[in-house]
Amino acid sequence: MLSVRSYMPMSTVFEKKVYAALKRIPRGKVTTYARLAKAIGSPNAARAVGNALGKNQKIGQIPCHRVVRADGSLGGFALGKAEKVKYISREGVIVRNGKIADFRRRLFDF
DNA sequence: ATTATGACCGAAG
DNA sequence: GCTTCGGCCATAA
Repeated sequence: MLSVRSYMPMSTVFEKKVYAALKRIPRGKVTTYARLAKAIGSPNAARAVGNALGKNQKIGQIPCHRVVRADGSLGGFALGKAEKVKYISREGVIVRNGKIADFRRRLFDF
């Protein structure tokens, strides 16, 4: 029998749920850590969602730049907020004074 | 099993 | 608008 003796980055079930939900968000739309948490059945795991996004992350494969804070401010990003703004702007979403413009209208309904 | 750590949130001052 | 605080939660050590 083969056994795994070396460590290799494995994504947890929770992380997979997060990514799966994330893939449903279309360009030009955004969601919040809390809303995403609810969408995957963990209504109070907003913080954990952020952690999940912060870990692994092969930018480009997963649109984690579409996840922002509940008040419309950007929230964190592995490569810095400046980069996050780039990715978001590229999709037509306007960021003004550190916040998503027309926030309500930009929110994706899971 | 216990502890520490965060890309969070809402309420309160 | 701001900051602080308490609460929440999945993970790693």
